[in-house]
Amino acid sequence: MKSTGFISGEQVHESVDTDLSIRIIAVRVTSAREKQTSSTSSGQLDNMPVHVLSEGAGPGTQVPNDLTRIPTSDINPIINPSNKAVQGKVVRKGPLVLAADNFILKAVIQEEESQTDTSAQSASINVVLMGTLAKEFNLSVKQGDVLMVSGFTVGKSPTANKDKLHPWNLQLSGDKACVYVFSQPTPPDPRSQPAVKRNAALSSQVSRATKSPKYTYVRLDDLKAESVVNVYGVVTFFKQPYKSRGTDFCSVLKITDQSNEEILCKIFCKKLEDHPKVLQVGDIVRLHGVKFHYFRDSKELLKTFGFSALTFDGVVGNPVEPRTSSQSVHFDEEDRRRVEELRSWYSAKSVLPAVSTTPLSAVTPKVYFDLTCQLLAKTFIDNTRTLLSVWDGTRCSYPLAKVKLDPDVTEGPSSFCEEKESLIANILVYDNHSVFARQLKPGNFLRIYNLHAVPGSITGPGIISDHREKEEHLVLYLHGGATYGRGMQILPEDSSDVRELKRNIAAFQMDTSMSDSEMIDVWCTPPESTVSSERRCDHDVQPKTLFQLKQSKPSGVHHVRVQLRSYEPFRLYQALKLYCSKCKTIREIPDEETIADVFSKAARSTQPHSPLPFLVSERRSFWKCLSEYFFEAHILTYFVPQRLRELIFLRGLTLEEMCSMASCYHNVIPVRSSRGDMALLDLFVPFLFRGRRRYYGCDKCSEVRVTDPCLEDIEPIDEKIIAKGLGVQLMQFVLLMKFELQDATDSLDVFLWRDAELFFGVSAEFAAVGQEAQDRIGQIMDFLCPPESNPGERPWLDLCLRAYQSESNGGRSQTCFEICQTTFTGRPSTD
DNA sequence: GCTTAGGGTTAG
Repeated sequence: MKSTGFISGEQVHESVDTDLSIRIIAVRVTSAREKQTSSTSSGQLDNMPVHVLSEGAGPGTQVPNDLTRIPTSDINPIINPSNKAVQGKVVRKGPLVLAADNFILKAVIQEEESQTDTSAQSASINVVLMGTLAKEFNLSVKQGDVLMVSGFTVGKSPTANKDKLHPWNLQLSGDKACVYVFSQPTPPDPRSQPAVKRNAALSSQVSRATKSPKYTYVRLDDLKAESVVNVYGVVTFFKQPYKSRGTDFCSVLKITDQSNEEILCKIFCKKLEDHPKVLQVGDIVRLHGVKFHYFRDSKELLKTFGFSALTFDGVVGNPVEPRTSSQSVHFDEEDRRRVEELRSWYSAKSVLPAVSTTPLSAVTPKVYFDLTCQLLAKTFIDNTRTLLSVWDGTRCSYPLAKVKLDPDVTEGPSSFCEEKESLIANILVYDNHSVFARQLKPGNFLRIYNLHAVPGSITGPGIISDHREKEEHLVLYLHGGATYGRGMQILPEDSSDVRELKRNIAAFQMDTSMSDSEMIDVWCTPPESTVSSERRCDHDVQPKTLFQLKQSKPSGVHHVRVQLRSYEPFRLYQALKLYCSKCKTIREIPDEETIADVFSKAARSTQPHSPLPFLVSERRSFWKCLSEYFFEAHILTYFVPQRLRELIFLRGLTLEEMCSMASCYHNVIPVRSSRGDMALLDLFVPFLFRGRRRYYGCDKCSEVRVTDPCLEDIEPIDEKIIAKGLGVQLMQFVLLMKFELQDATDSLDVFLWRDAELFFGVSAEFAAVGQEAQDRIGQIMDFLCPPESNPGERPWLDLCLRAYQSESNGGRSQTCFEICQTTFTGRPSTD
């Protein structure tokens, strides 16, 4: 059944969801069962190249007896590999690649600690699978699985120098090659659970692991030399990625976890975006594919083959959103739990709060500090120096060095109003940082690490020092190099630090006479071309930031330019409601099952009722709709027997039959017997069907009377006329949604309902029955709030908001906002 | 393909 209406949508959605999950499980179950059967019942393994052995069973079962297991350290090209097998855990599974008409898949397996000397480089070995085996492997094996391979040949590993793994690899192709998989995920932290409980934990892990790849993470005190692992940790020190003398960027982090081990991680990646996006000490990183080893007796983790990184804010209570440039990230509830555990562990442990940047107001001479700020202007001085003019909305208690900027070599304004000028700090950035500064644009939000506040003055070409008393002023330096994590970073627009910074700046703006335009021009106004809605009102009010709006005890109308951060309900059919304009009540549309139930009960009641004089009772064959189904209908016909002028009162039909009739006859009114009289059904269900449209009455405001509504002279007959004739207070269809808006300064929940039709350009009534209208709303919401998008990159909206007072549950009055007189204008994406 | 760096202040 295709989803045809918001009303029936819930049911449809659920059945789709259910079907989907059953299908996924069914495929898994079937394939697992088939494989188990084939590997156990015949006594001999069939010719399937990848065998999944019973899940949770220990390694060593169901593998042919004639295979001899050998340690990876024994692998070399001289051994005779026939009847030999190698066992290990899959620590990396590469993609299935089609090369020269043949499928290839590379994986790395690692021997488990009990079976080998893990300090050897040879503990992890590359496995190269070809042909059907590669395809089978891709489908049946996931990272973390333990497997045994046989029928391999030994080749030279071309990547041994790079990945520091086993110098030889195992090549699997042809009839003899075989992979036995022991699907055996490891619990997240085995030591936290008593051994006897492991089986139970394992079985739940197995059931979850069937849905998505599962990674295992090693605690930092449990690392084995030369092992390639995945780890979680809290960052205790970091250097921003910087250009190494080699070919890559290098970033250095020190991480810790509940074991209190502190380990240095070195990450070399050519692309900046592949580095962990650490913003401050206390951030949490998840590193995949790092190799543990010792360097001069110190423990180190080194980026290796299969490396990837996620970074999380470390503040307890903040949203757990991974920072990454990767398009496909495996991130599940267990990851969320790990992040939250590390956050609370670290916050309980550390004396200082995780946030460590210093506002300008707290800067004193000679200190080194980190600063979160906004770049206002950038001045090129010479090959080694760039001057950055920044602010953070606070005033330094020591006088800052002032300069006059040469407009010819300055990007951004070269002068500012006096109020603003008094907050601006000028920073000299040197060498590598001066090179980095080339990419900065005025307006960028920056975090600058290890700034140095030094008494003095600023001189140089393009700069005119603005004062004589050198020693009394502070100059901020970002010295060259990367020691102490020195460097800077552009902060993402939607980060909590940037929001806070913007609030500080906005608060300063409100306290002074600074014009809105000067401020907003820098950091609030997105390009005109990205604005996707238009105000249709004629209010003459200046746009405000959300922060200003919330501060100002608002009433009346306000204009804002905002982005959509989230919305409710996510399932759009739930946005459709019924509204009574008389008693102002909004109620839910009952679901299809509930309506059908009311009709079935009414249909089963067979009590007769006295005939109503204005109705012609007929026994008709409604063959068109119910295929030769004879039943009594009570028909009120005006003038000539013309279908459109008939009201058909039907008793004893199920909802399905009623819909079928309504598809052929206009104005179908369901009725029942009530104490010997004909009456309408409960007003909870539709009182009128007109084609696919259903109409509801307000049970509080209706005074129902089944009499002749006297519609002879009325043209055309519509639902309003019929409702009036029956004494029914007609309810309107309305769309009711809650939008969470955001701008540079804050976020705000607002409602969209009375003007929702204007906003979406569709009628709610049409949306109740028309797929087209629903699709349009869905497309608009997807356009404004794409499911996978970064909130900062979403389209902007010019909105007119009306503030009003509403009583909360506790009886207290609260300010609410409603979007009004605004139309969506952006073009929904059609691809 | 291999190296890079391997935390621990510029000296403007």
